[in-house]
Amino acid sequence: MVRSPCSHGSDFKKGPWTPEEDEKLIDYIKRNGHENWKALPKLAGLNRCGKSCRLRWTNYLRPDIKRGKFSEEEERVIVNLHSVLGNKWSRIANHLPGRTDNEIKNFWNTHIRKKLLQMGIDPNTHKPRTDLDHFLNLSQFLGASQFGNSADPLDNFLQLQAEAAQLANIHVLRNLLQIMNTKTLTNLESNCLLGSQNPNLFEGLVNGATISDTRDQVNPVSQDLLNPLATQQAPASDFQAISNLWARYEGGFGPEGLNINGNSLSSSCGIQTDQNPLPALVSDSTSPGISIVKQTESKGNPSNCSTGTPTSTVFEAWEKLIDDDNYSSYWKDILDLTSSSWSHNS
DNA sequence: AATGATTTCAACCGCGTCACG
DNA sequence: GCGTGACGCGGTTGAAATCAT
Repeated sequence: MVRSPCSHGSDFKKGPWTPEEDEKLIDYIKRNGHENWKALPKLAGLNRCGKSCRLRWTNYLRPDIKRGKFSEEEERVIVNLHSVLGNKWSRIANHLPGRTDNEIKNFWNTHIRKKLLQMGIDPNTHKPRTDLDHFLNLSQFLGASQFGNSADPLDNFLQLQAEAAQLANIHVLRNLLQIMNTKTLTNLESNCLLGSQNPNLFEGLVNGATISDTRDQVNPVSQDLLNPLATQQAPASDFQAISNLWARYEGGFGPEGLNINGNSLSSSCGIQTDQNPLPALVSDSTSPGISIVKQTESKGNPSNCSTGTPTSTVFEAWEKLIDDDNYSSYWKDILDLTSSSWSHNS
């Protein structure tokens, strides 16, 4: 393929733009628009290639660009769209007015990615991490926070072991819930896009038949999701679908809670059924979910995240789950559900 | 205050896609 | 159907800013 002169050694200037160059570009585009990027630099009196001009305009000079920090709402949208679309930055940017794909990509790589990694979630797959580094981090955290309270080294060791086991359990449970969260979202969004009239959004989750990952195992539904034009459905925007989905999702599981094999998980776990029992990926004061930050902070003192919103319920429920004498049965329920879901889709 | 390490983000590079002749 | 050129996208780079010592 023939490359544009921009990519191959040329006399065009590279590097940061000067205010004078910006002014020339803005002035030209205001007067003439930008129908032909290749011809534009010469006409505007710039010693830049068209590609460089286009980039500068779309990523920096465009008047409708929103500057400044990303809001929590924007962050939430990015995380959820990324879980569905992957690294399709331009498509994600379409749903965030004033934000460029480049800006979102940078924000993802510098902030969200790290946040998810710290949480134990693989930012590429939105699944729990299984790499050694993550477990080393976890053990370091445990060692730093709990070890060395007793004069007896054996006590310390046993204490550490017990607490490590308990925290690891919480961690695994959280990740399991996260998988269900992500996969259910994906599936539900598919339903939204396809105009499903399924009255029970969680039916698929319960019977294990619809849990799928759009990027691991692309089924016909997710193909439609990724390429709405391929379907006969009226085009629906990703954002609209996500928003609808989120709204329904945030609304909770309904009075019956989440049923597993006929047993209500939410009631057996002590989770109030009018609240969303799954944690949100990002902090959101209006959401009944729990933020990453809040989860981290609440490790030591769960009550810290109680601010009049129902957010504390999630962690309290987890604690009850772990503390309960019968919690092994809950684990069985959860693991049964999860394993059946995986096997159904593998 | 100086210096090195780390983080951020604007800009670049290379590839894929599409339109057009 | 093929070649060409332009545009757009995603990955990467590196200078500047910020932080830690």
